[in-house]
Amino acid sequence: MQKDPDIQLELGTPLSERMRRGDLFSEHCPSREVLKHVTSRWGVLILVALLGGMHRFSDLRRKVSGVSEKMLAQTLQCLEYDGFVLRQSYPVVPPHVEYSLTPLGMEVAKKVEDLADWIEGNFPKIMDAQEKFKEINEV
Amino acid sequence: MQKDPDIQLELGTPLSERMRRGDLFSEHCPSREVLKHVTSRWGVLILVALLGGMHRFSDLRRKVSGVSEKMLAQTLQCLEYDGFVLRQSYPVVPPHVEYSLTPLGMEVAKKVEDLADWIEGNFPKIMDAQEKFKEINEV
DNA sequence: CAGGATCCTAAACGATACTG
DNA sequence: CAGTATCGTTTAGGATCCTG
Repeated sequence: MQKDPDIQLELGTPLSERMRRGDLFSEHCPSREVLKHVTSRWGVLILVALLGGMHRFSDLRRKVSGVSEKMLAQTLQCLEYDGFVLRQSYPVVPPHVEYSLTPLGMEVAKKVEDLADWIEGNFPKIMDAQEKFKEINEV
Repeated sequence: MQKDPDIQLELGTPLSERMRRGDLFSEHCPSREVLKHVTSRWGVLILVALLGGMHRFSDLRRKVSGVSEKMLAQTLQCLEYDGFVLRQSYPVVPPHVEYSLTPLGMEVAKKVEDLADWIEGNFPKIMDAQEKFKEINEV
């Protein structure tokens, strides 16, 4: 679902292989792809943003500061492809498209938010550790 | 703590700015860096692997299949820098180095594992969604 | 064994311009 | 407005060789 040559759906991979789940550690585990989408630089932010409810394209662009149009579109497509995001476009002019989380998307998004919150909440501790590390290794 | 020119510690960034947390959405939010380490391709796998207890370098290399020596070393250093991983080296020959999670690391690792487990557990649903998507958009 | 140094490729990413 | 297309840059990542 991606014209960009880099993103491959691994459609060529035989189903038997793609079904071989159960071990994230094994190379070519198909869940790794989904994990990649979800934990990607912008995937995380977009999922958390959408937990706040429906957003239009430009809303997201503004909320997730730093994201380019290209990456926003691309990440949204990955998340839609995985069934996490619902895209509703209204045939009006100028175009009007609404993005929201599917029930499935809500669940992952919450997990992701959980992680993000933990990091933000423990950031002082982390910074302390970083400072210690720098002292010891005199970086 | 990384000689690789790409990984910058942003030491030049004023502390006042680095302390401005509370909003992951804002560009240059310092937590984004930590999030990047944790959610990186190999960071996720390594953290989950270490939940299983102490590992030596080559143990990890074998367990996390597909990781190169370079990336394993680099990711471990990032995680150690953030205070998530403890590195203990014994001055023997041949070298003997043990990696384990710090208490702080245990906490993130659990969050990460939670997410990974969710994805593995819901992978059938996700694949269904993907198939539907392909039908509709005739990919 | 545990990596560091070096070199290189491929993929991710960003900026800009353009379109229905 | 919501993208796509194109292009150029940067970064991630891998392969190989080397060392204490």
